[in-house]
Amino acid sequence: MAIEPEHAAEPAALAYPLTGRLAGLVPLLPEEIAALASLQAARRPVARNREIIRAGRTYDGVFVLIEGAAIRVRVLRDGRRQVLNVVLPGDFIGFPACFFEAALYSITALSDAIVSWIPFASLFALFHQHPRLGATLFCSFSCEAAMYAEHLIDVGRRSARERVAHFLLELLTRLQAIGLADERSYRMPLTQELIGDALGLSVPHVNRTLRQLREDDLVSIDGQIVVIKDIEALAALADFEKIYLSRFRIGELLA
Amino acid sequence: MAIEPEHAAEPAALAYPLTGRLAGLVPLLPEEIAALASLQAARRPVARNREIIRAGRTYDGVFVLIEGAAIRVRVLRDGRRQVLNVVLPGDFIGFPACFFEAALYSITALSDAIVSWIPFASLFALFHQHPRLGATLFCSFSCEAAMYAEHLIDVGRRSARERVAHFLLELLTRLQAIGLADERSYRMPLTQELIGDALGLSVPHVNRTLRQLREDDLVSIDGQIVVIKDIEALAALADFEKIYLSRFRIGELLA
DNA sequence: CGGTACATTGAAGGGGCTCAATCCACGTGG
DNA sequence: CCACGTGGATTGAGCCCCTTCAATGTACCG
Repeated sequence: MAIEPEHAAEPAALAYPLTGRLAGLVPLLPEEIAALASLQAARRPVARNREIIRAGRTYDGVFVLIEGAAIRVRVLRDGRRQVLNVVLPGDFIGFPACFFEAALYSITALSDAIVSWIPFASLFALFHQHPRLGATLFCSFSCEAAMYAEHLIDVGRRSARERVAHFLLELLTRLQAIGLADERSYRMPLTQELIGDALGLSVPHVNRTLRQLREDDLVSIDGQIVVIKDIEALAALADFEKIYLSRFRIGELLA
Repeated sequence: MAIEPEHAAEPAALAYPLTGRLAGLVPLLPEEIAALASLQAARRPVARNREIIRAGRTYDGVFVLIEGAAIRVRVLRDGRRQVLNVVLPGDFIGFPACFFEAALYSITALSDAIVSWIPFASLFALFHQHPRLGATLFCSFSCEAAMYAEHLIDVGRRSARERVAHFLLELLTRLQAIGLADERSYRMPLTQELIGDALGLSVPHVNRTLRQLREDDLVSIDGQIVVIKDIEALAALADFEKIYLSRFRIGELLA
């Protein structure tokens, strides 16, 4: 996913997406910013469709996604696939993989991407030397857990329309938070097949559902560009509450 | 859920389930054990069906479940319910709730239970004074994230039979790890209605599916007592790999 | 002994799947 | 420059898994 000019954020956040992410939660001290910047220093490109983490292998550290997009995937024996979540710039890659003898899931780049490698020892040192950052990272993981939970509600208890609507809105909100979406539109990093694998739907049904949303004038889709035409209505349909993606109080807890 | 004599573990693990949990991951130092014990000191009973965490409220700390069982639940506006996970002794209650202005989900006790309260400040201090414990807690959260992921696969891509089979095996494995299940049997803490809400199935279908598994001689169910009669076959059916509940290498990483 | 909570079973209907064909944009090589 | 291959989107027909609705059974409890 190339970054479109109209979707670009301030350069600083793009250069160090993890720093930008955490700075949105707590005011950071200069030395904390420096420590985070050095964590994101060692960079490596990953080509589209390549695995960043391969299920079954052992890892002694984690990655931070700097640029691009990726998905965490589990493939069952008979070929059924489940997309567990979508990884965007500033997200960690490799939790919980690094704690297991064998990584449980693969992480695949959806586009040409850039990651930075963080050995576990560095991360542990960061927690030791900058406990506030450790707590803030913890908070940011909690947000990830909340996304899993919301995803579970999607797949467990919502209709296809509601699932797709919720998915589109979650992506909008997350991309906005990192400056990769404007008020109502963004580039969809997943194909319909992957959307289906994320939401537990078949490709034809994802397609039909998207068409319905288009016919109801709730969204418009042209190629990869998604425009949410009626955010209120779509949010009502999906029972979407963006609080699980914001409204943190880690700053208050650390004060 | 009363603890049956034949299901009881060593007293120490039952008295301080969190300590037992972490000691299973890393050898603990005496001062670390003491720190954990003091965390689990302030106890409070919770009656069956009472909420331990109420969605919408604000919390300045977390709980550890000492005894009993609980579920994390989200109720949609129209009454549909999703059970997000099952909380067993030694598990934290209140992540990620304490990081949000308003708790996202309710936690309800399934049986008379005992919890211990940990103010966020104490937890933060623990991370600061015992970084190894912090890392180990982190590892234990990663296991929780893996359970969410596996739950997502259940609901997204597995048939009713596979879901129920997987659910039964996960519960067996988790209860064994804390000494509340023997080789092949345990007390089911959930009603069929709640199993349905966990797996995205209707009550009648949960019932029929359980009957099928019984007819195929894979399990036997008498009241709340579940006996897995053929673990191999059930695991094959469910594509169940218990590695996501064990096989941690945090000890190695901290060495 | 009536009430409540939970398990069980049946009948009918629907939401989403499977299978299959078609279309379209794009890149690549002859 | 066009033929061809490929990845992805789109649409239709038939069917099945699971839901909904409803009734019944059963254990426990005040």
